[in-house]
Amino acid sequence: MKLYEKNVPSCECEEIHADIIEKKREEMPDENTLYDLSDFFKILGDSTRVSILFAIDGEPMCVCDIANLLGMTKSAVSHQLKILRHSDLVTYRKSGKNVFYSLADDHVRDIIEKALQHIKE
Amino acid sequence: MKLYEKNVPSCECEEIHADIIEKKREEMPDENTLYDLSDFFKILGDSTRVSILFAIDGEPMCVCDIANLLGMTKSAVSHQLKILRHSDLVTYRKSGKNVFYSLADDHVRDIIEKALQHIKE
DNA sequence: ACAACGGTTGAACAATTATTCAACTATAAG
DNA sequence: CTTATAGTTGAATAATTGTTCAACCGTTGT
Repeated sequence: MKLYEKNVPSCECEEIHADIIEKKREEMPDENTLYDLSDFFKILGDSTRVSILFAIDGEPMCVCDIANLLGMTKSAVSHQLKILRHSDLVTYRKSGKNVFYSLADDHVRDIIEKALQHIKE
Repeated sequence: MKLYEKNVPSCECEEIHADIIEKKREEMPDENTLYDLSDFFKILGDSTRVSILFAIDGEPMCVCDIANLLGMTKSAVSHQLKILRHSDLVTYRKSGKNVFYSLADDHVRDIIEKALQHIKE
């Protein structure tokens, strides 16, 4: 998908405010930033993944315990952990047969906290 | 989908750390909060919607102008605006044949700002 | 009243994606 | 070495969802 390019796709109506459009076009973040941003939110846009992040907040947890806590199979949890790993939202530490996951970052906690505030209104 | 219920779905392995699971279960936000939270992020997890939010930041824009700016049909934009309206992220003002949309909230701007910081690293 | 344009809407289609299932790897214990 | 358990993975399935298309509504101007 191509975003806000000049002289392309276009809606069927006339440009009513060409000056505003031009001004906005200059102010918009570049295309890649918008994709990165929405991709980041997409990761948090799944209740399983958000639940996992809350679960491993504070004390690390192994896959099996997370699965038990959330009432899911370890396979399903592992798939989601893989996504969280690849977006650098979690880290892990191997210990014997177990793999303990923890939050990678305090930023994420902050963002989720702000979103929680926003929701409770 | 049911989240972290007791004695339900379950992974196939034994509870290795029953005490930790129990402690975490008490600390977890309630189920509905988790759904609300991930639903909120789901809204922001689409590049079209994020682009629209940036577009109408500062100065309100009508549907047609947004469509032109983003290189999309007004139908596609209108569909996304409907979603943003129902999540109370935007408000609108009718003016003749035009409908001008603007950000409903400063919270959203903050959250997006924080996420932008997180990404640029 | 009628035509024109901005905007909305519902159905259809295509693409994305979360979970299940089965097979597999790796570590630990007997 | 063999067995059992924790975790990962790929393919398949089902569900969700963004865009297109066509029809429609509401306001404006003639």
